[in-house]
Amino acid sequence: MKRIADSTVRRLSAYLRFLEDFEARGLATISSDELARRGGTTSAQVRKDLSLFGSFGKRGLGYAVPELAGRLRAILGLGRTWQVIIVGTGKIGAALARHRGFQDRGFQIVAAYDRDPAVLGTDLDGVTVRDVSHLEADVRRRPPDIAVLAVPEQAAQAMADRLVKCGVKAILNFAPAQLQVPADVTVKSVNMAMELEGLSFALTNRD
Amino acid sequence: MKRIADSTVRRLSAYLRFLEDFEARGLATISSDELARRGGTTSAQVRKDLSLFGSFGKRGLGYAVPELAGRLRAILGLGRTWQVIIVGTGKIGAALARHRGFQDRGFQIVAAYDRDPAVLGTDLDGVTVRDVSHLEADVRRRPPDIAVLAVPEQAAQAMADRLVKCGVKAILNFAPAQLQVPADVTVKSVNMAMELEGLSFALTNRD
DNA sequence: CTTATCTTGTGAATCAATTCACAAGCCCCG
DNA sequence: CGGGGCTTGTGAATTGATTCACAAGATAAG
Repeated sequence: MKRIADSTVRRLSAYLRFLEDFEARGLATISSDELARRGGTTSAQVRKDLSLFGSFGKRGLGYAVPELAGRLRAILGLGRTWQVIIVGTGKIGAALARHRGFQDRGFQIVAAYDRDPAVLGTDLDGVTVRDVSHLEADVRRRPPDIAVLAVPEQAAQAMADRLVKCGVKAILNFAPAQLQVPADVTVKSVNMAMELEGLSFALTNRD
Repeated sequence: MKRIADSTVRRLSAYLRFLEDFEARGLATISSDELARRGGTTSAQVRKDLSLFGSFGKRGLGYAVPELAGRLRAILGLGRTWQVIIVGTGKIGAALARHRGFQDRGFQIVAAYDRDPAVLGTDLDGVTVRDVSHLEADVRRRPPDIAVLAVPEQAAQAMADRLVKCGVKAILNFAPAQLQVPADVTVKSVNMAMELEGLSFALTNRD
């Protein structure tokens, strides 16, 4: 398949969210124009994005809401559940583990690890925090699809290396660090510090 | 000033982080090539990014680490402290309020709001959770620079409207929603759901 | 002082993403 | 069943970002 840009995938994800909203409100069809308005983009962009995967609309009418939602779920791989482990159960990691809404979209948290003896054994909504020394054995026995990395900055790269070494192919990184991983491993980073600095820049450099 | 792309600002933010690391290790100069390797980009990219703001390097030698770090701090607006309020003190909001590392980079949390009577009055590392009905009056009296929006998805747009109405010009949004705001308000979104779906897509569509 | 070696800063070229613009398809109404 | 009003899907054009490639400045050594 042709390489799909990251920005495209993000938009697809947004479209799906809007469609679910429209679906809940009982609308049967939607035009690229409405989808665009909701997503802060243009109708041409919406159509171009969708056309990368097929022709889902009806000319003169728009897109059937439930059908398009289904197509997008299939494209994004949301038709199944993904097993997720959380590494690092500090403030952020623990908040994530408890976060409803991952579960709801098919991301099932199956294990959580930390290094601090004080938190081992803590229950995070059904998942017990285990010592990170068990990580490799656990992962080899029941390989998770995705690892959420929520350890301190200084530990992030070393932990990423451990995850890669035992076969993890997808990492969601919350540490403000640029992780180096092999090409067959996908990393997405959520970097609050970077976003805040983006705001700081915008506030500083307004005309 | 010429419009600076979002992706550029993110890279500048990353470069600064690397420079701080190099500074701590006592290195005096650094080349665009090393900076690039660390940031997963190219040396031409690094030089292009920096050249948008001036000529900070020495040919044949590279960049003086402390000087460039200072320049980047100035460009990003990190030479001052920014007053931040947190709206919504659920799991994520509370974790953010307690998060060291914002404070450390000059983002000072001055207030936190919630709607749930059960959490009002709670202390989050020195900040007391107030009822969100006080928001407008508080903001008008002591306008914050940035508002962190960590309320549930359904409440996000309405709360963004309230923030905009009382003059907030920068919002860091944690709700998985595309906020509609006037052009003079800057919004950055941290969207974990979207990143997870990006991983799901990558895992689903590998060759 | 001259030469060899680096590394910057930047136009030009390339590559990628977005927008334009319009033929083609579909629905509805008379 | 034909015409008017919409909206898609998509090549072509445009805009934007990244990479190339090299002249020019800096240092160090002889």
